[in-house]
Amino acid sequence: MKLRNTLTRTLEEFKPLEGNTVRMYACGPTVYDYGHIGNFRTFVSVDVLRRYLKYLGYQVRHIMNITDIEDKIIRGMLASGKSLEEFTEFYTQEFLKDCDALNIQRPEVMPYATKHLPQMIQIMKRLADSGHTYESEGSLYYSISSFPGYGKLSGLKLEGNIAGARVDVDEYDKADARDFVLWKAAKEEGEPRWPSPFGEGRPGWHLECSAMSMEYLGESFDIHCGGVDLIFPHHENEIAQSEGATGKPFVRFWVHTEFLLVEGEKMAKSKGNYHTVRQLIEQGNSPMAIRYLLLSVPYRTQLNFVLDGLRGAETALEGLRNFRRRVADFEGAVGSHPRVQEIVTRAREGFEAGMNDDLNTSKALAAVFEFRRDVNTAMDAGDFGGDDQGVVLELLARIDSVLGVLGEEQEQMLDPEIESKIEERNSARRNRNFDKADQIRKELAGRGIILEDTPQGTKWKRK
RNA sequence: GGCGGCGUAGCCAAGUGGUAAGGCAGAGGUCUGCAAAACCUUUAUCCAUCGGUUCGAUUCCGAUCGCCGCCUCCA
Repeated sequence: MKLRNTLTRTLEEFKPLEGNTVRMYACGPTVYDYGHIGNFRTFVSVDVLRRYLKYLGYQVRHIMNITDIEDKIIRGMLASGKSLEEFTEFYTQEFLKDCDALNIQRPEVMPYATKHLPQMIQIMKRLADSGHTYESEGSLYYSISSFPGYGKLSGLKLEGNIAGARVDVDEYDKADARDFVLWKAAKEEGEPRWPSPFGEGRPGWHLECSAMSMEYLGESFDIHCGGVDLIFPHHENEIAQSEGATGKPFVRFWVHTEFLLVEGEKMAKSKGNYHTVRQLIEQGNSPMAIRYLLLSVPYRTQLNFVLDGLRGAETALEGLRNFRRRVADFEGAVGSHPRVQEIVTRAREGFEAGMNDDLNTSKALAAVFEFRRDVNTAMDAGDFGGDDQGVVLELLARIDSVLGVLGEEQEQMLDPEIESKIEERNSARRNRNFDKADQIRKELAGRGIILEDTPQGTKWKRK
């Protein structure tokens, strides 16, 4: 598989550093509010990467942190009157509910920042010992001029024109406008605080991710994911901290998900185009359609989220589920047809070629839809046998182990009342009493039961 | 001001130096008592605009217009 690497700005063949295990880290949520679809575009894309690595046969050790201490959290906590833990735990659980709804697999470890103070202090000590830090008014800062590689990820140069634009940088007591805080001194009453060799305070945001990623993945690991907006300064600072402390390369592949637009515009609460996952679900959209839409565009390009597209996604998914059902319901002679074997091979290769190309999900999905069309055509032509059924279903399941959009096959529930209605209708049909038959069908439709007359008899499903 | 990305049919979009994947929507057809499902056909002489390079450009280069992002918290 090839992945585009933000660090090198090129497409590179991916192989794990050690053995068969991929060690990856993704920046998780800051838990002070419900997540919006922009957040979840990133989380879904990370999930697709994770699932595809597993599809390829790798073991995946995936860490996603929960940032549960940060300025916005403190503000929210104080406003809510809850304790820090009560406040953050609420939004953490809500976040996990949204993840479940979108069929996002749980990472192997989801560490909380506030549970990793010792690891953060350890990094600060190492940085202080090696001359990367300075103190000012009780806070500890990282001096970016002490790290020659600073800017290698974002491409921003130290002598950029940022400093001039910020005249009042002095109020931060930084030696350089882009120096960043490792440890913030506690100032106001009621602020959460922890003891440290640098005084009472709390960790800076960037430090959390360096500490937790290295705690669970080692000082050098394979992949680090996040949204493009985290490239600078967050990820740039993580590199400076981690490599400054260890002297080793921190991350091999940086994988960044592009932004999501809504109706062609940046999503913003003030624009009224701000959508949380739960809102969209409450408005009647299925979580799977949301997931499908979010992953249908390659993660490296901006995605224009359009509400009409959500309905289209719903229809597209229903089509794929109908296809699965049709194949699953096949009853015919055993045997396999070369034509189907070719179709299956071509579909698998097409899907993998798309995914191997930096997770080009658009290309991969095109292969899936061609798969559906070709199998349907073969079935219509009678070129399909009982042995083909399993092969087709197996590939479909394997593909969906990556996409995660089809869901479980709904068992045809036996409902005596519906069965008797169907029998009543079929009896009417045999007597060519179509008015009555249509009336029964209409009645069931009103209750959300869709009837389909097939050569194998009448089938029904819930809308 | 500095840096970067994008502009492909009604909508979402892939893609390539040799003549445009896929999905949704639309149209016609096969099947059906009618539907549904499924399948087939069809919908961009053209890829923002204008120049240039080339035998040939949507694809490379330049300019223009428009949109988006980073440079400050942010997926």
